[in-house]
Amino acid sequence: MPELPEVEVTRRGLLEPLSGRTICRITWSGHRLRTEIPRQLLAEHIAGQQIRTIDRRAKYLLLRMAGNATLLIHLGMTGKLGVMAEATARHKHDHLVLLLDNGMELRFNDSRRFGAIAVWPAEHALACEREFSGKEGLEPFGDQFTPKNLLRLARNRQVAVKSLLMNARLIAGIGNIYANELLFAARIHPLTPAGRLSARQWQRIIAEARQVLQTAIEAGGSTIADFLGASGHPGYFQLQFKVYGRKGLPCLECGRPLIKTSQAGRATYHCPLCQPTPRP
DNA sequence: CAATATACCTGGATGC
DNA sequence: TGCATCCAGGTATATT
Repeated sequence: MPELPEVEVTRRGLLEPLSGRTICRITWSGHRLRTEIPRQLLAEHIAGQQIRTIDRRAKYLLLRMAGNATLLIHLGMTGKLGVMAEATARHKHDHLVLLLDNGMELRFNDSRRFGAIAVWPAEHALACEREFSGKEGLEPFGDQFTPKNLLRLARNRQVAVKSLLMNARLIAGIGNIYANELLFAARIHPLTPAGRLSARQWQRIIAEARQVLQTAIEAGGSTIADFLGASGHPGYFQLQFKVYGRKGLPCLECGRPLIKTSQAGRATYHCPLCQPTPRP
């Protein structure tokens, strides 16, 4: 389940095998993803281009071409990127395959097809970048991720703090797993109305968000997957979650059984003692 | 406008 | 064993 750490681990894993490579041929499965795969734009603006570097914004990977075009990739729920020899057998759900100039292929595999592919032609690079970035929320490691800005975003809002943290238009990269984990780390109940949090509590959320995300990145992301970097070692290792998926198990801090609820249609975990219900 | 519900997908787990 | 049902969650869109 790729959230910010998994996307960042993927970015770092792909940097070495892809930088400087030229894309020789592009093939696709014929299936659409969350959006239609822009075959025409891929053929016109990405095929034949050399990959300069890879950036990340929110949960998106941005493959920057030497000619200034950009290939945007979103992993959705089940998307995986891998680099392997052209001769390696294709897998079911390999939806986009980029043949590189060294005989390797970058393959995008996505069983549920919640992922997305977009192309920014070089001549529209600035406008596309601005429009895209304007729709995405604050980066948790960015200098705009401050108590002041979060107080402003949450002002007069009744929405639960967990929902606000997961709102990609407001805050980038935090999905259901890390929202649960960081709220436990900050000792804040997921249902707390966002507008009621103090600057001090937001400061705590910011600090714990960065800590949890950074730890996950260093652990290699939290999803067990078959992504292999060029080095050949597995890209992901399971993170030891403190609350996510631990319904009924003892809280690692106080021993109380953890509680699972459903909030806005999402599995939500918290400790009844460490994260007390906000008073009405 | 704010908040919630639903659609998009497949595969794995569970129930009968 | 087979078949139905539910659940997982990122994001866009619809509804209340």
